[in-house]
Amino acid sequence: MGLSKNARGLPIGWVAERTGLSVSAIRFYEEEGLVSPGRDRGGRRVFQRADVRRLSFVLIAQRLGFGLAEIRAALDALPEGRTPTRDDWTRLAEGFRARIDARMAGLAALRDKLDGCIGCGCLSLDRCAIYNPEDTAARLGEGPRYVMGDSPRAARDKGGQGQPEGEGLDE
Amino acid sequence: MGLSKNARGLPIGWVAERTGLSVSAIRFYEEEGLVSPGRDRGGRRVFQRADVRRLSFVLIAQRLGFGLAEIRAALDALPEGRTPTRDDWTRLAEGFRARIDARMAGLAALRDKLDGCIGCGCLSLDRCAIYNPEDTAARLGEGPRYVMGDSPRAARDKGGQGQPEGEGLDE
DNA sequence: GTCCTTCCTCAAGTAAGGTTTAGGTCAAGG
DNA sequence: CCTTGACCTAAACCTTACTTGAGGAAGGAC
Repeated sequence: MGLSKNARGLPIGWVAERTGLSVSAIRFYEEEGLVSPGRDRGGRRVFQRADVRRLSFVLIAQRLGFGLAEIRAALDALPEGRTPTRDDWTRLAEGFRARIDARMAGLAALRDKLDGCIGCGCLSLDRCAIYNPEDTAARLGEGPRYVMGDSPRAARDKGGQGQPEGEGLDE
Repeated sequence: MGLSKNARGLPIGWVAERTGLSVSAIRFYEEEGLVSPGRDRGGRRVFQRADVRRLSFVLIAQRLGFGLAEIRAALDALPEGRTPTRDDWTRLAEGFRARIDARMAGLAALRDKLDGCIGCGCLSLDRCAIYNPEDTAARLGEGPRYVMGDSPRAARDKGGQGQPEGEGLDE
């Protein structure tokens, strides 16, 4: 059976069990350029141990909250043609460490603001520190804002009479 | 023009400028049950100030990393038929505070493990603390795992000869 | 009466990250 | 020889959170 590690290479099913990835996910990752297994004469994918390590890295990085594009970029930084060394992985890990710190700082800032808001109950678009669009740093996702650099605040300032007057719960 | 707050209700365009949401997003949120504006005789949506506050809450909760389904659930907890009070919002905010704390704890755990891994370079599926599937608590997203409770470790244990022997970089 | 703006609905498109399905190939075992 | 199990491709489908486009109607301004 093709299930075992043979001669020079691992079949996709083995890699799938090994990594916990589904076979379809591994094929998808190949399409996305995250791994590049060889092929045998029958056209079947042949993986090396280095590929398994790349896939492990993908799983880990995903758990850290990174998208496939970012992960691919990180993997592309690995020297081509040679098996990545411990130092290569360590460099990647340090990069991720920095990103995690940034994420945590953003969350901490958000939490502190939320603490300020608890008991205030304002939820005012003018006054709420959480909503305040200035601190881009704390942004977690993209959200439904106008994408084309067309700030609603800017847009509002040109339209005349509508100028709203504060929106707290306290009114 | 329909741009201003009139008699008893705000038009969608005003709400859009006010909240920074796009008109299409607001209509989408209505479909999703996040707001339920009334209609005038012409069939146009008529929003109240309470709707604007609901939408503000949606924006804030999204920044905190919650999905629309979770946000709808939170909003559904608001008493029907009456304008939400400061206490209502405060309860919601406290719930979010707890979720943020959980997220931060997860990230902190992950960061500590990553620190342990920097310099080790193993990226071993057997040994890497980051990859270790036991600590479900730190999970950030869903990932490409087998969904049907079909653990790869469990599956591996039944298949005979393939039993892999450790996958570190150090081999 | 006609124009412009804002509004309406419904359908389809987008991006990410995969899964599912349909149809086909290859090597080993009985 | 024929079946079985693992593998292959291509394309369709899924979810979330929206946007975009087509085609149309209401209502104030001139």
